[in-house]
Amino acid sequence: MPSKPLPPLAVPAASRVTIADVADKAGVSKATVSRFLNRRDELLTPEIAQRVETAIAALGYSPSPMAQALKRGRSRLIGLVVADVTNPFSVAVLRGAEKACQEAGYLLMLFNLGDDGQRERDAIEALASYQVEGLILNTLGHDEGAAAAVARQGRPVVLVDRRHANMQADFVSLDNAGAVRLAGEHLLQSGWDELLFVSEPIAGVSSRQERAAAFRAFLADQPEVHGASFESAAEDLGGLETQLLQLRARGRRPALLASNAVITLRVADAVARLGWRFGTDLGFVGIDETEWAPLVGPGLSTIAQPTDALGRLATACLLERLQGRDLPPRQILLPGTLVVRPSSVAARTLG
Amino acid sequence: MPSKPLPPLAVPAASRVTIADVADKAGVSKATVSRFLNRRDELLTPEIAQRVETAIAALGYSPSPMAQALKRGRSRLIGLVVADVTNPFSVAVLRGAEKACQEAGYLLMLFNLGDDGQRERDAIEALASYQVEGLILNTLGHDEGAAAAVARQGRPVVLVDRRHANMQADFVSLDNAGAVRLAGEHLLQSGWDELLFVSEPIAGVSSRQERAAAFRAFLADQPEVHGASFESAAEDLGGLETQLLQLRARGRRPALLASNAVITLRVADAVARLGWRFGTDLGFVGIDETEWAPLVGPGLSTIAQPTDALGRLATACLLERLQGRDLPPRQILLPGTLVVRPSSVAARTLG
DNA sequence: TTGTATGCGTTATCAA
DNA sequence: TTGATAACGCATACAA
Repeated sequence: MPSKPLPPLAVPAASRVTIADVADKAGVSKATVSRFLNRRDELLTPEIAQRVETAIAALGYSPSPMAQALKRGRSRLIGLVVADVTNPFSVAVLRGAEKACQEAGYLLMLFNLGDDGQRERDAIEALASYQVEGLILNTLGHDEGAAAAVARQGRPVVLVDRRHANMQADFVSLDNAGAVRLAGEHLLQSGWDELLFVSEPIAGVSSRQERAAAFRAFLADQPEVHGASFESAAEDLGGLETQLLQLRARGRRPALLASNAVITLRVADAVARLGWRFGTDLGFVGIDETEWAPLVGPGLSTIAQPTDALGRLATACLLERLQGRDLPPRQILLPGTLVVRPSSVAARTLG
Repeated sequence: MPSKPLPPLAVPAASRVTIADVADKAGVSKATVSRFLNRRDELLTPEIAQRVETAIAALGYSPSPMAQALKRGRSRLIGLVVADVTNPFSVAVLRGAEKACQEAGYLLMLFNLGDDGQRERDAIEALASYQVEGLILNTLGHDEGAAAAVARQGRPVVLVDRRHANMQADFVSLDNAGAVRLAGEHLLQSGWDELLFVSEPIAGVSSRQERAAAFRAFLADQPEVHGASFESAAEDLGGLETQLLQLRARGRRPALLASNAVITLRVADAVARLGWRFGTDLGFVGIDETEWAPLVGPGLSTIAQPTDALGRLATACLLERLQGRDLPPRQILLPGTLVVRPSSVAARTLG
């Protein structure tokens, strides 16, 4: 047991040191202190500046962002609305965004929808009430009120990964078309000749739509290749198994393209239940790189998203707008990177 | 192309509707509106209350939390400092905490250390400057200034998963001793007889210390069982392989207990490189349940942490303190759940 | 170049 | 029971 007494659980809230305290200590007015803080370049007698500076240091003063926000309407806060924090992609983006915010002296306010798309509007309004200067949205955009809520706030917004209908905003995302093409071409080059694209139920989610459309376009360019698409619902695991059996019945060298990590998990589960092996019985590439991809079966090939860059760019976009730049809405599409592992390459070897 | 004009990217900040507007519209004073909002139970003429209520509804008024915070020092904000948002455990806790906060009408302010333990103090101070009412810390506690910073703020703190020396606070965590015992007993009962406990470098992290100590205690209770511990550093993957080879040389039925998901990943990688199979060449249980545990090798046995409950309880503790309750620091230890998969049970079958 | 006074949106203290 | 009015901590127009 340590013998020295520990501090109490909550001391009487060591009343904040304010700008007035600094002014007193320096023997100047509050206005002078404020000027020293905000417009240091301007008009300031060196001697006074010195006095203020030492007073600030002595008192350990730092201005209250809340009071500043109240006064000038800017809060150094950025709101982040995430459809589901459990989603590794969302977390990766969050991480990138958070880093960029910190570097720029902003703090992130988080609102997690917990996959309840109807609360989007609540989220935006809650965040807005704290005067967030801008919003990063990684959500479905299914809440009717959301777009209106954003517009009402009149604050810049960046959409990540998912577009919203009716919302005029910057958009940062993986180049979905390119990613699907990259995966498809790699599978064909590796000797697989019958493709199945599996997605979560599209349900109006733009990234899912884009990936599915990209797959169709890819097939259209390769008339000699057979291909099909399937939307796998979480409740219907049997459906996926049926699709896999049909796929293998159709082609000698069937391969699967998973549209994201959730589907990859589901497919890996089905493949295990069927007793198949990736890379021999079934070729595989999945969008989304994960730490476990190398460890499932013989190792799963993936398309890695530049998640960190996505988060950073989303923040950068927002900060640019906050600087006052009035540009037309931008789209930033970043390429995915193919990570080749045995799940996609064994076929040729065996062929 | 949609033909209807979209709203501009940023409208001139539809100046907030304030309590004064409501007062005007209702033909009462601001004070009355404020009273209606805050002490509805008290003294209020029904007719006036009605007028205020309709005015609020008509204007869509909601009070500014910033102004409220400035005035009463309470912000409805809770600060969450996380050592590393990439860590699934942290995210799971975050999720639980975020849910509980929302239910209680609080918003979460996030600060991610990005595994830079030295920034803990910055984090606490940044959060405190926004008047967060309390702090949830899932950090190393290696930053000397941190405890002092917290004490200075005089706000309640809850520690999750990792204790801090010198910090008087509630503590919410997995029952590490119980979890390790549960895993160890399960391995022995399944017929494995030579155990290796693998942890990340202890480095003063309390949860790692506790798990390692629990393993030693477990061994002490079972004199007939051989066992060893190993701290696996990220830079030294070869070291882990060496340990595995030695383990298998020592015992006929060797099993490994991984202290968390990071180690599980590392072990799975090493096992793959060695060409071993979980459940036959090596028994395995890892602390931390993950979505991919069923898919690695034959399926990995785990001890699932009640992450959601941890997050919720951490928040609940904080909220209780905020209610003004002045209790001695509490410890809440939640049991882990054994999830049995083939990695730990095949031995007996084969025996 | 510095100080005074006002207001940001609330709540709280006092009178009325 | 309600209404002025003064803070909360800060930034700024204006006066000095």
